[in-house]
Amino acid sequence: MPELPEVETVRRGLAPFMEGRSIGALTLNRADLRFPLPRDFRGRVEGRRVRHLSRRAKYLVIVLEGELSIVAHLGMSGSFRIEEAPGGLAAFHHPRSKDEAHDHVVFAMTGDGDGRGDVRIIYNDPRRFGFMDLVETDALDRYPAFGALGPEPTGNALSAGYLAGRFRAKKSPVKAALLDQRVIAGLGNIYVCEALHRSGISPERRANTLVTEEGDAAPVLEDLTRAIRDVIAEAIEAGGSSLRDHIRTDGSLGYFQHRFRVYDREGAPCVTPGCTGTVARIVQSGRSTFHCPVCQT
DNA sequence: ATCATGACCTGTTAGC
DNA sequence: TGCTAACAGGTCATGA
Repeated sequence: MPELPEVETVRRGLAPFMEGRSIGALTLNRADLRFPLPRDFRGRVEGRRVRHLSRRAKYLVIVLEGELSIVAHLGMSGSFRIEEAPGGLAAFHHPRSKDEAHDHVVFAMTGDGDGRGDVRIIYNDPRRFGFMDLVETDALDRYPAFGALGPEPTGNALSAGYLAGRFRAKKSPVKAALLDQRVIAGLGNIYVCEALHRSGISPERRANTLVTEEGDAAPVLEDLTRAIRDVIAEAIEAGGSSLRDHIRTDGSLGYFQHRFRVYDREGAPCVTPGCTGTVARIVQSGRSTFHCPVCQT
C-alpha cells in the first residue's frame, strides 16, 4: 500500500520507539529482499543509537549516530510492527505464525533509560518488493534513487506553474504523468486516482492539455494542484489519527484504512455533489484506474 | 527521449 | 471444498 502518506505514518509511528534508543541487536531472517541486504548490515548498525527518522517521497530514512543512515522502502506489501516487552528483550518469545514467516528484519531497540521498556521493531514484507540500504549520511543527497525525484507534494515546490512546466511537452495520460516520481515524488495509484477525481479531470486526458498555449497552468491544473495537496494532507492526518489505535491493538504500521472516493469503488455511485455517474475501472499502463466518466473530463 | 510492457514475489479473492 | 485466474498500494529493465 505504501504511498507517501503511509510512509509518513510509519515514520511518525516508529519515531517514539526508535529515536534516542540504540539498535541493541539486528536480526536478518534472510539475505535479501528486493535487493541483497547491505554487506555487513548487522555489524555496521548494531550498537548505534538512532538519531532521527526522516522521509523522502516513499523512502524511510533512519539516521544513525556515526554518519550512517538506513534507507528503507516498503515496496507493495512492506509494514513495520512494534512489540513491547515490559520485562525487557528477554521476555520475548517466538510463536511462529503464518504471517511471521515474512518477518525479514528485526531491530531490537534497547531502552532509553527513561522508563520506557525495550522494544522490537519488525519489518514484514510478504512480496519482498521492499528493500533496505545503508548509506553515509552526508551522501544521502547523492543517493541514486533520490537524485531524480520530483518535489514533495506537501511543500511549496509543488505549484501549478511547476506542473505546467513538466506537463507542457507531455503527451502521456495525466494519470501516468502523476505516477512518474520524477514529476512529483510520493504519489501512487490510489492518490492519483483520488486527486484526479477531486479536480474533475479524466485520467486519460493528455497531460499537455492542462497547459495553455502560453505554457501557463490552465485553471483546471490549479484545481489539480490543490487536490493533490489536499488529498495527501488529509491522508497523512487520517494516518496520524489512526496511529494510536493501531499501535494499541497490534503494533502494526503501514496499512491504515482511509475512505476513498473512487479508488476500489467500481460500480458505486459517484460522490461528487449532483453527479449521476458510476465509478468505473479501466486499465492504464497495466494498472487499475478508478474514475467517474461523467464528472471527470 | 518518451512511453508502454513485463518482471519481480506472495497472498487474497472471485468464479467455476 | 478445491482449483484456477485475476489482482494487489511500487519500481526497474527492456524494447518499440
